[in-house]
This record gives sequence, C-alpha cells and structure tokens, in this order.
Amino acid sequence: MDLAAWLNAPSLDLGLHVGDGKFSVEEDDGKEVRALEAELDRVTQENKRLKEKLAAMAASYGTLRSQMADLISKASSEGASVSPGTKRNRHTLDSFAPAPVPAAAAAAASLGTNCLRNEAESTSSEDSFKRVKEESKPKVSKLHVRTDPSDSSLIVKDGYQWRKYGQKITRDNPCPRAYFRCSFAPACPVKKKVQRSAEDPSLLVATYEGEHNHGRAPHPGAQQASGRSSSVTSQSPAPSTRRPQEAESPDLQAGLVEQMAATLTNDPVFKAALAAAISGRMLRSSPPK
DNA sequence: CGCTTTTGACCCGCGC
DNA sequence: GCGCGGGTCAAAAGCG
Repeated sequence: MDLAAWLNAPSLDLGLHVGDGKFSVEEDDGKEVRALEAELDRVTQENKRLKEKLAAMAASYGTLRSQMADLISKASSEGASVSPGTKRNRHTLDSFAPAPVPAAAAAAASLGTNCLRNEAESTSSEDSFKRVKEESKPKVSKLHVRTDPSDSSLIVKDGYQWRKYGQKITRDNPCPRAYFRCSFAPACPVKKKVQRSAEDPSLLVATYEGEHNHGRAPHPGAQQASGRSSSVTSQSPAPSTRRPQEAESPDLQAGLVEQMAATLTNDPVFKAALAAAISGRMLRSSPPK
C-alpha cells in the first residue's frame, strides 16, 4: 500500500468510532460497568486495528525503502566497479561486485530497535550518490545498539544472517571484537565488526563494511543467526540456546509496531485528539440526568 | 550430519 | 628489518 494513500485513508481519522451511540450511563451501576466494559472492548479492538494498520505501514515502508535502495545502487553500480580491497589476494569472494541494499540494512535495523542510534555516515539518497565517488573504499557504516551491559554477547539484530569467523582483543578496548560475515549469500562481501564501547559498556558498536549483493532475508529464519550465546537487543532478552534459523522477523516487526505505537502515544497532539474523541463521544451519548 | 562458534595460529600492513 | 596489532584462517568442538 502506498504510504501517502494510507495516511489519507478515511479509516485513519481520529473518530475512532468510540461509543457509537451505544454507551450510556444508566442509574443502575451494574449496567454502567457492563457498558464501560463493552466500551473497553471496543477501544481494545480499535487499538488492535490501529496496530495492524501500523504493521501494514511498516511493511510498505520497508518495501519502498528497499526499492529506493535498489534504484540508488543501480545508479551507482553503472559507473563504479568497487573492489573491496582486502589485504589478501586469496580472498576471491571479495572480488564479487557489490550491489543493492547498502545502508538500508543499518537504517532498517535502526527502525526496528528503539534504542538504536544509527550513525551510518549516509542513509540518504544524497549521500548515497556522494558515495559513488568513493570508488576505492568499501562502504563503511556504524551502528550503535544499546544492550544490557551484563550481557557479554556481541549480537546485533539487523535483519541479516551473520556467521562469526573470528574474535580478537584489541589494544584500545578491553572488550573483545567479534568479526562476522554475511552468511545468507555465500558471495555476499559484507563484513561486520561488533565491539562493546569502551566508554559505555551498554553500547554495542557494529561496523559494517561493504554492501549486500542480495535483498534482506526473505524468510524469518534468516534474521540474526549468530549465536549460541544469548542474543540481545534492547528489546528482547533472548534465548541462550542455539537456534540458527530462529524466527526473529516477527520480533522485528513487532518492534516496529511497538515503536510506532509508542511514538503515537507520546505525541501530545495524538493524545489530545484521542481524549477529545473519547470524551466527546461519552458526553454526547450520556443522557442528561 | 551439517552448520556454527571457538580459538590459536598465521598473514600482512604499518610505524619505528 | 623488526615488532606490534588488526584481520583472517581453519581445525576442533558443540549443538540440534
């Protein structure tokens, strides 16, 4: 569904159909309670419908975003044959041309996790076109994810499937740095480094290098799969068992919905409109005593 | 059995 | 040339 069309859809109005004339305050307290319960039910249903709308919007937003990333990468790949330029010649996989969905992964991840701070140098189309000029370097972006400091895992859910191939203690940081490769497509040149911030142990810093030459994982199981150890984002404490094909996409989706719902509920304008709608209905439908 | 993580060894660039 | 440090490899082990 087109986002603009959806936003203009009549069903989005704040009328919310609260009351619908059925609500009435009777002399009898029991009836009043039942009426209130029924009202609560209706509001709950309405809430559910709104959440579904939000989910649909999130889905269409993701589709649009990936289409846009596609267009951008098509434009950029016409002129530039990027060589990731690793230090070793024996890495033949690295010679595969990079393609679609570059910073979109990081951007999408930042949408899905409410505490993510996407510090990717570029997610806008303008910057993407700037990057075309940087032919020699693989694209690098950084993503900050807040997690539980007590959790030692280096898992960043970003919608892709990663395979850990190394871990190192670096000089400038007592926390180990983990190295991941995209395992969804064997030829995907994208690498990811994840390290806990030295200053803020609750902050995971993920550094992405290169671009995925495939779309996002088409099935739920192809989400973040690195982890026998607990996988953690700011939202969900995770299982400690190893589940390589774990279905986490619904979580991501739910996260999106929750975030959007939170945005709405934190919006004073929305709150005021909602309160006005509800109280207006109640007042109108309550018979004067 | 296949896939993933772990981890020590190795490679390579860089500064001195 | 040498040492250091970051990045990667690959064998072994774990897990479902």
